[in-house]
Amino acid sequence: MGKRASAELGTTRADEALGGNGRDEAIYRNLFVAIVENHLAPGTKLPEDTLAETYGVSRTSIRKVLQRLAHERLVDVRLNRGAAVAQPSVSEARDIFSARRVIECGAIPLVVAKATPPALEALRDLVRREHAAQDGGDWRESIYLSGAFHVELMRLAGNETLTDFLTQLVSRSSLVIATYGSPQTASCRHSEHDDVIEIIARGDVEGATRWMDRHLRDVERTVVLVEEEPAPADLKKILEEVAQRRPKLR
Amino acid sequence: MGKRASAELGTTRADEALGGNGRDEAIYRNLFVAIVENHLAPGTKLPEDTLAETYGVSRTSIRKVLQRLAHERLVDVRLNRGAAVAQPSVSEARDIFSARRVIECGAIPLVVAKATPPALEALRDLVRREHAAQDGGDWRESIYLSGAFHVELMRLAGNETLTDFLTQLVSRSSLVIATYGSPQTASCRHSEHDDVIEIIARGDVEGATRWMDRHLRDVERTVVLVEEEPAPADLKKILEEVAQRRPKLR
DNA sequence: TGATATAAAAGTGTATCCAATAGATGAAGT
DNA sequence: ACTTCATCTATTGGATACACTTTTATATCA
Repeated sequence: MGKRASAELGTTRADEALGGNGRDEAIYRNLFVAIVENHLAPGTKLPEDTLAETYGVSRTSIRKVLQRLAHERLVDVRLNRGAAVAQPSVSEARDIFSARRVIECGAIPLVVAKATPPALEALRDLVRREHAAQDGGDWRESIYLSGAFHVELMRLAGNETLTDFLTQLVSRSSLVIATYGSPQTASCRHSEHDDVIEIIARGDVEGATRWMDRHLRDVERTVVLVEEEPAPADLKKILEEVAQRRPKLR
Repeated sequence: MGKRASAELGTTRADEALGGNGRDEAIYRNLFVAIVENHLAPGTKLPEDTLAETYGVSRTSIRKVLQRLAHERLVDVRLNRGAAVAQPSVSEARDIFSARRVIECGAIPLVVAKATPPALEALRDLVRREHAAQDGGDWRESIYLSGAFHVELMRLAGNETLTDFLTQLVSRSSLVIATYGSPQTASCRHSEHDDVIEIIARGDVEGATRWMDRHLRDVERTVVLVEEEPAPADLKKILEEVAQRRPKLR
């Protein structure tokens, strides 16, 4: 596992407001990383007993963690059916990227206004690590750092609330990529992160905004958002219609 | 209580993903409204036992609801100290309004693109109800509907994720207003909601964006965001410093 | 009287227990 | 062989019990 002390994707301000103790936090973090790095595929069931045994705690604690992940939309919890790694629908996926465009582009003026040379240097370092992971073929680390870059860039705006929102959107993006895209396509393309740092460094708000919009559309394009499959209820209806047109087989 | 079936502030998509049953949902909703409408002042303690008795359920259910409210930043939960209605700090308050400007202005193009005549008519109706509440002196209902207007406007964009984010921001805004502003100032001013509907109706993206930015700055200005009081630790230090300058009294 | 230490009370954190539900398995009937 | 119904099992939802922490109240001493 690579060091990532300076870019903890998913550690939001809510951690404090939520009053979680250290143990819950560790469990949460472990699950969070497992989901975001796609060790757990979308749809994977997360039975409370199993997790409780795994972490050596009671189901009570597990349920709290699952509730939190559910609220962040990383897991789906259905009544009396337990939790599973979320499978974003196509429209949800579109919403996520659309929301990212609104928020990340909209925050660019704030980022440019508050960016300092040392902060930008930290970002360059992050991109270096991203490239290293890419070159080393560690696509999990690569995708993680790619997301962390966006979050850290947003953090420059100095707005905790927006940073928290984006953290959620970025982690959900990982789920979208896991569901609808092949991992390598997603991580290869955008080694363009260097560019935006320099655009920001020279204070070009317009340019940075355009860059971000284009970049996010590119990322979205790397996943295949095919139309949603028809609801299973329709299946029966369709078969009945077909049966009516061809009353007897042959 | 006025009818508000067509504008349920705070009913987000997460309600389903969270797998809440009807009873929890009712408890959540009751607390949510109590906080947002300022029946419960910021800082009010929310003991689990009391709530459990109030709603006739066990602490287990109450805890789940409080966790959810904590995640939405409407209550603060501190380890071993229980939950209390959140008291947004000044910097938090600024973040909230800044985030609203980014999101609400950024979504205007989407809103304008998707706004249909019947949808706009529903918004006009909402504004009528807002005015009625204002004229009737029901400032709670008025402030509620004012928030609902922003959420319903956003809903036109057809992006569940953005709508959920804004729902949270709007309800937190109510807390900010409760903490730093006087209720009547906040509700009086913006009867301007009519204007933006017409701007949107004629497809003026630029104008609507400018309107929204100005409007949100106006709202923010109705609350007095004085600088945060120094941490209590500093108090001691300050007194010591003073004592050193004036070794003896008189 | 005021401060500090101690003890009681109140309230939260976690584990465990029981009830309720969904999904699976199997039997019976068509 | 396929459907339908009933039962059985695995898993979740909710309540209770107990341990631990914080806060309040009381008592002791300077």
